[in-house]
Amino acid sequence: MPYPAQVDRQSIIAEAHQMIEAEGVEALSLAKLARALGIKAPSLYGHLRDKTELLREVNTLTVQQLSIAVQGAVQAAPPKPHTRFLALALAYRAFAHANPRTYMLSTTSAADELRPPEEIMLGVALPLQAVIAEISGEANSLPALRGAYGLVHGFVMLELTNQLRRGGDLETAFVQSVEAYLRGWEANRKGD
Amino acid sequence: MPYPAQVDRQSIIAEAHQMIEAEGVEALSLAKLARALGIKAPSLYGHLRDKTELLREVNTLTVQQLSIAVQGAVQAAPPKPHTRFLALALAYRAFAHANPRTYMLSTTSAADELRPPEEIMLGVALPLQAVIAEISGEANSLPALRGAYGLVHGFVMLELTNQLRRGGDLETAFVQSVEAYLRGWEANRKGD
DNA sequence: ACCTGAACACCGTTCAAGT
DNA sequence: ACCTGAACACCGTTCAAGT
Repeated sequence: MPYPAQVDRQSIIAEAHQMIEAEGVEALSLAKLARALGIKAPSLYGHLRDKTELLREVNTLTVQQLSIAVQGAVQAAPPKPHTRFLALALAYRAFAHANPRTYMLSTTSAADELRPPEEIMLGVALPLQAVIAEISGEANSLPALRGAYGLVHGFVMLELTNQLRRGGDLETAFVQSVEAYLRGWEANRKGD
Repeated sequence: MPYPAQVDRQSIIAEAHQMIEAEGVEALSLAKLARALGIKAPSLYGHLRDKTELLREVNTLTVQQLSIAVQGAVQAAPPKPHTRFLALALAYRAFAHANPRTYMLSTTSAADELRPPEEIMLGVALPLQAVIAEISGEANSLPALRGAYGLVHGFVMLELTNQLRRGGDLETAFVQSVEAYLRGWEANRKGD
């Protein structure tokens, strides 16, 4: 007997993403997710292999949205490489602040099976690398990108985990630090 | 009737720390931990309030050890601020690589009740700030520390979560990036 | 004074049965 | 074709009972 589907894979993933952002991963059980979708927990297994696959898909969705945010900023960004990179970094930071729990989840999943596919992650990294190459020079673009990525991601993580509690404006500190980093690579370039 | 204690708080925490480093937090159950200690799960509740307190104590232990590693590097470090900071950053990175799972756990716990007490965390931050102040100038030492902390922590996190997979020597990229960052603050200092 | 067995509510997951 | 109830092994936690 044909039975009309009450949910589909996409809506399950979107609902899980939203619930995680609202209450944290620890609070997400499959029973709770199913209830929010109007079904029972075992029904989820018709759409997804297991909870690991669900979380991987949620992470993929998060990184896709981050990628869109960063690439959107590329359009509006000023032409000068230095200010251009800063604009991308600020867009990245703004996304992380707007989606703290799903951002953290997507980046701190050490297990390989929780990480989104490589191509999705390159959607974030490649726009950044294109700009940084103009600052560091092509030859240094990979290490320069890695440091920049580390700086931006690390600073944001410290903010999101509430580890910067000694006062002062954090956006200013972020901007100053990114600028210092870029200046450092620029200075190095003149040296060769 | 007096009953000789078979475990104490300290040994429980140390065993949990070791098991987490060996197999990850997800794999740590109280029953498993108790078994490794030769007791049963309910007995743990005589020594600890709950699993949250256990994990907070494990994180405290991790950060204490990190603090010792960083402060040990202060002793052996060269006097010149730039190379001195680099030595501390490399000691920090080496610790994280030697203790990847407990390091990640200690820094990514967003929930306040999982974070070690403030004083313990300052044991890591203050030695770094003392050195960075000589580079950025006292006035900028807090934002400069925050960026440096973000860069070091973020780079290491990207390594530990296996997100830097495009080849090339990661230690070299780390050193180059930290040096660029420091050069940037130095250049800025000359400007004022 | 410390440890344990039994019990509880919950978890992810499987599968035969329902529609 | 899709969903569900019942069941399983496991989880953190409580507590009365054991020594």
